[in-house]
Amino acid sequence: MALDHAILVSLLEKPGSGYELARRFERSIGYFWTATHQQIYRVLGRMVADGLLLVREVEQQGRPDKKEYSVAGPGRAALAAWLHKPIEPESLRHDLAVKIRGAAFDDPAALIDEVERHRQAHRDRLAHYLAGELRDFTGPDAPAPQDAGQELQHVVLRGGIAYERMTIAWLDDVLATLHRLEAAGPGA
Amino acid sequence: MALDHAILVSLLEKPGSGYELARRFERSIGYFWTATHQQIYRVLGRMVADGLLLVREVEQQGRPDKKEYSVAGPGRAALAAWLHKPIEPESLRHDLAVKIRGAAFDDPAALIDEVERHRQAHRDRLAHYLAGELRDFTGPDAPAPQDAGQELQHVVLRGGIAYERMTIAWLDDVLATLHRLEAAGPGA
DNA sequence: TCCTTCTATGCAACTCGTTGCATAGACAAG
DNA sequence: CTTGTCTATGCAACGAGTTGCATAGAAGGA
Repeated sequence: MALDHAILVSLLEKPGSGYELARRFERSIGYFWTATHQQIYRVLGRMVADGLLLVREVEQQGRPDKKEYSVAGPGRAALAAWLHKPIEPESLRHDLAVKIRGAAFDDPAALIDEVERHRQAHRDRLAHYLAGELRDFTGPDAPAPQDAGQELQHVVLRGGIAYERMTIAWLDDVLATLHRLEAAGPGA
Repeated sequence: MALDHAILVSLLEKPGSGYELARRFERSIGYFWTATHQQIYRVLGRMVADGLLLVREVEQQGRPDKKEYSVAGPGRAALAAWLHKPIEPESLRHDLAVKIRGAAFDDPAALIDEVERHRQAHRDRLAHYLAGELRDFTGPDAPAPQDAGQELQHVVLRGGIAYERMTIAWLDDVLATLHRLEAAGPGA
């Protein structure tokens, strides 16, 4: 249950509501983990019941009240325990790769539009990451690196950037292959 | 339910038993999709019930009998339908990245061993992929590329190779960052 | 003979994750 | 004053995926 741990990390970086967490999971944390708001609310409830988190009702002006969550002592201990326990290297789940191999039993050229769409999505994500890097780490207005947290956030972001660049290059390779197969003749 | 489609592709490439599929999912198909044997058996049963697959009892010598599955007409149609339907670009689930950000609230240097272990696992996987590429595609004994299926399998494998290379380089970056933080002094 | 390993299949229980739906306060535009 | 959008929270149902357990044939070694 790594979502628990992702929530603990995010709340240690900054306490917030379920709604705010859901938005973070679309952004920075979402570089390497995704979660819907329903899932987040459910897990938050369970973690409070288990004593890992604290809740505080916060009245707001101009918007509905919210519940602000923060990490309790046992939550921090649970995170530390997880950090010291080895985990398995993750394995990929890449639908598009399944499609590419499946295309051998259909029309490979019909996949070109789909692959180009994915390529564009990865280009957009890369641009978004690079803008975030400039804003938070390498740009003129970025805060000077002072604490370990910032260094670590940056190296994770660099991982996201490297992943997107690699994926775009691979999709170019895929497109070249599909075009070659198309030129060689459908049904060859 | 992309496991269904991964199974259809694998069985179109070559019919086989649940056990054989489980082993393929630890190898070639497993480059981009994973599944345990329990999940595979369950899905196979459902797909036969839905008329997507055919089963055939096969008696064997020197080992227990098996059930060989192959793709039925409706299965092929279902795969074609999925191939023509756009899918969402996938998002990552990277536990190690969560740990790296979480290390800011613990001892970053304590993560070094774990990261090195992952790096080694990725080096092993890369070596395995490269050996497979040499054997099946680029080596002197590899069959000449004749059909689209081989080209497509190769481009997917190249994706796996690119992913492992990128990951190893990133983990080197992570290790350098962790060492730098360690040198800067614990608790800085 | 017993133990282990490999092949081969499967059930049951559980947790994780997704989808659809529902509610509600605050504000802005038409 | 209705509609739409953004903030904010949540339930219910379902499907996907994991974990633990169980069985059994065949082979080889201690």
